[in-house]
Formats: sequence, C-alpha cells, structure tokens
Amino acid sequence: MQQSVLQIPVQEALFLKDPTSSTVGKSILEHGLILLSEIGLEDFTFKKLAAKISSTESTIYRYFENKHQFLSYLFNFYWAWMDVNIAFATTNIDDPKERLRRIIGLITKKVSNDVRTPFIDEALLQDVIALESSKTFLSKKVDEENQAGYFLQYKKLVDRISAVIIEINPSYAYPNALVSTILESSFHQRYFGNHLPRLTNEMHIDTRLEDFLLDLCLKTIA
Amino acid sequence: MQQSVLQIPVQEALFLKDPTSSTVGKSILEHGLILLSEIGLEDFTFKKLAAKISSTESTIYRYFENKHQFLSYLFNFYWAWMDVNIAFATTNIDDPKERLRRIIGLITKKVSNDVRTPFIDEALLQDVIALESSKTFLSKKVDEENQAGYFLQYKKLVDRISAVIIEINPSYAYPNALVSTILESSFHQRYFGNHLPRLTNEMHIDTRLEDFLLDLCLKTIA
DNA sequence: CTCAAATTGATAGTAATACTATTATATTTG
DNA sequence: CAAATATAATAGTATTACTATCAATTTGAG
Repeated sequence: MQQSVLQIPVQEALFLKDPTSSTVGKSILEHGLILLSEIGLEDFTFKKLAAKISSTESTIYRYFENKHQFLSYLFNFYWAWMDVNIAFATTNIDDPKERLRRIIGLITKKVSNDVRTPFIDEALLQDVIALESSKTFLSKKVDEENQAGYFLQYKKLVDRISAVIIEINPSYAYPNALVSTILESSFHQRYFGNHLPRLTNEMHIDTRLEDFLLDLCLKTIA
Repeated sequence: MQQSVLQIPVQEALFLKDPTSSTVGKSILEHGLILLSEIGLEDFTFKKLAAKISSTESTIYRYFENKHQFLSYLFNFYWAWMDVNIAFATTNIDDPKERLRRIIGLITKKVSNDVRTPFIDEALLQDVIALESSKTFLSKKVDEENQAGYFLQYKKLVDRISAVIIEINPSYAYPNALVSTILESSFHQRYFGNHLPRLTNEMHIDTRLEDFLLDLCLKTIA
C-alpha cells in the first residue's frame, strides 16, 4: 500500500538539479538539514556534508551552486509547506477572524515532523529557518535573487494572509507590513525567549507567543 | 575653540584594543564602516580594509578578534548612540504617550551624520545595521557572546522603551516583546520597502513607517 | 632629552574554505 | 546491450581567516 506523500514544489531557481529526483539528492536534503541544525550556517560546508553522506563535494555542487542557495531552498520549502498547512486549516471557515486565529496558531506553534515529507524533518527545519532565514534576504544580492524568484513562496504566503486581514478590515493601510512583521517576529521572539530573554517576555512558551501576536494583530486591525 | 564631541561608550568585550584610543583605530572604524556599507559583511575582509587604510591585517587583528566582533562593535555603537538621542529627546516630557511618539519617531526616521562623532557616519551606520544587525545575534555563539556582554546596549534600550510602555499601560503583558518587535520591524520594513516591496506597503517612506509602527504600538497597548 | 616600552608595518606562513576540472567507474534508460 | 548520464575519486586554485616573527617607528616616563 502506497503511503501518502506530500509534494512540496520548489522553484527551479533554487537548485541546479532537482534534489528530490535522486537518492543522493534526497540524502543531501535530509543530512544537509541535520548538519545545518547542528553547526549553523557559518560552519556548514559542502565538504563536511559530503563526508557525512559518504559522497563528494563535486556531487553536491551539481545540485546546489553554494550553501546560500541550499539555505534558500530550505527557506522556500518551509514556507511552501506552511502554505499548504494554512490552506488546509482555513478552507471552509467563513469567519476571517477565525481564519486569522488559525493561521497565527500554525505560525507560532512548534511544529513536529510531517511524515508525508520523507526526507525533511519539519521540527528541525523550523529551528533552522528561525535561526538562518533572515540571512537569505539580508544580503547584497537580494535584488538579483529576488528577480530570480528566490522569495516567491514567502511573498505568496504574505499575500495570502494579507488578504484575510483585508477581509477583516478593508481600510487597514498596512496589511503586508503587518503580516511580514508577525512572521519575522514569531521566529525572533521564540529565539529571544531561548537565548536573549531580556528582549522578550517568556516567549519560549508557545501559547504566550500565540497570545502576543494574535492580540497585537487583532488590536492593530480592529 | 574645542568642538563638542560625543563619547559613545562601547563594552570592553567588543574589542581587543580600544579603537578610539589611536589614529589607526579610528581609521579602522571610519573606513571599516564605509567598506561594510559598500560590499556587505560576507565579502568584507580585514585584508581589504587594511589595503584601504594603507595598514596591515595584523594591525587590525590587534583591535578586533574578527569581523564578527567588529560588526558587534558597530551594533553596540549604534544602539548606544540611539539611546543617547532618545534620552535627550524624552527628558522633561511628562506624558508617556508623547515620549513613545518621539521614540518611535527617532527609530523610524532616516538618520543623518552626527558631527559630534567624528569617525562614524551615522547615516551609513544605520544602513549597515539595518542590513547586518540580525547576524550579530543569529548565530550558534549567541549564548557565549551574550554572557560576554555583546548585547548589553540593545537590551538596555529595550528596557528603557518597555518602561515607557508600562507607564502607559501597566497591565500590558508583553512590553519587551513589543519593543523588540518594533525595533526589528523598523529595519526590516524599510529594507523590504527598498528590495522586496511585496512584503510591505511602501515603507521606504519614513512617515509611513512611523505611522505604521506608532499605530501598531498604541493600539496594542491601549 | 633619552632610554625603554609599546605600537605598527612588512613579510611569511598555515589550515580551511569555496570552489573548478578531469577522469574512471557505476548506474540508468532507451 | 549500448549509450548516455550520474557519481566518486582525485587534484588543483584562489581566497579567507587567521598566527608568528621581527624590524622600524612612535610614545611617554623620568
């Protein structure tokens, strides 16, 4: 019996050769994510990854131009996956406020591994993206990469959530700004909660993070 | 006649030898900032900087352990400078809401060079910090660096602004989270406005950014 | 003013990073 | 089964991120 598999589409701009199309490719994704979560982007090299999967640097370079592109791949994967979850959790819900509640719930909740995506552990992915995602867009190459489609998935999701905000309050002037602020904040506040507690207020606890952002959002657009 | 000079105190943890104590040191700060703004942290090296100031790598290494520490120095300098400005702009103002208004004004406004700090161009510094500041704390070494005092100035400022929020609404549960969210957002939204406009709403314009964050803040704590 | 101490510059060197190139071997596919 | 393709093995280059040594220069304490 075939187990259900969730296809997460990632832009062609984000790889040289589709990593999901081969065994080595999947291994690069799986163990690349693990290695990233262990040592962080700065210390992460394709050489170390190659050693870990008993392959070679040159093989990995056939899939990704460099580690920045690899991170961007994961960044897009994460948001594409989140988009699917949000779409699923909000279909057939008429009340936009209830939809917003569910969206913020999903964004702030600690995720656990989704068995439908065999080579990606979403729990790890969330931690990696929380720590590293800003580095995908905070670079001198943003414009070039934006042109190439590096941030499409993120932009799509921001649009989707903005639409809900506009439904709740059509005259609110800054829906996209509010949404991207909340998305970035959800990562940063949880991170601060764990590492720089003086910058936040016990945000390592899921329910508080959710309460903080939902309250902020609803009051702002009220 | 002695021109007035503004001393910005930076933690000892953030340098090996105080760069303000010598001519080369000041040159490292001045041209290091310029070079950073030109090529970004990834491509920035002490070798390139040494060439620019007609000095050597080894000399620069006597002032800073590495480029990460150099960036952290600038990060602290920026927030210390901002703290001074905020303190000045809010003394003798009784109404905490008015104080908050002024604070958000200062945070969102594009700054121009402060002539009282001879070797630092604050206009450049703001751009550099907007692009690179997250990289100071989003690293596997946060805990170690936090221990050493790398983020003291930022934490101080967050506390200072949080106190104003508490004055306005003593029962608001997340003052520090709200403040750090606003500070981070002010950088990101302006950056998005310039590079990823779909993630925001014309936030390259100062007054809109100010309006967005002030509105968000006041409504949230109302 | 002078001698000692500290600072800087010049030069060299090392290990690691971020790649690129070549070729032999294995694997897939038509 | 042959041809095409993918991978592994190996080597090599330029740059980065440092560290070490030592001579020349500057500074500052008595």
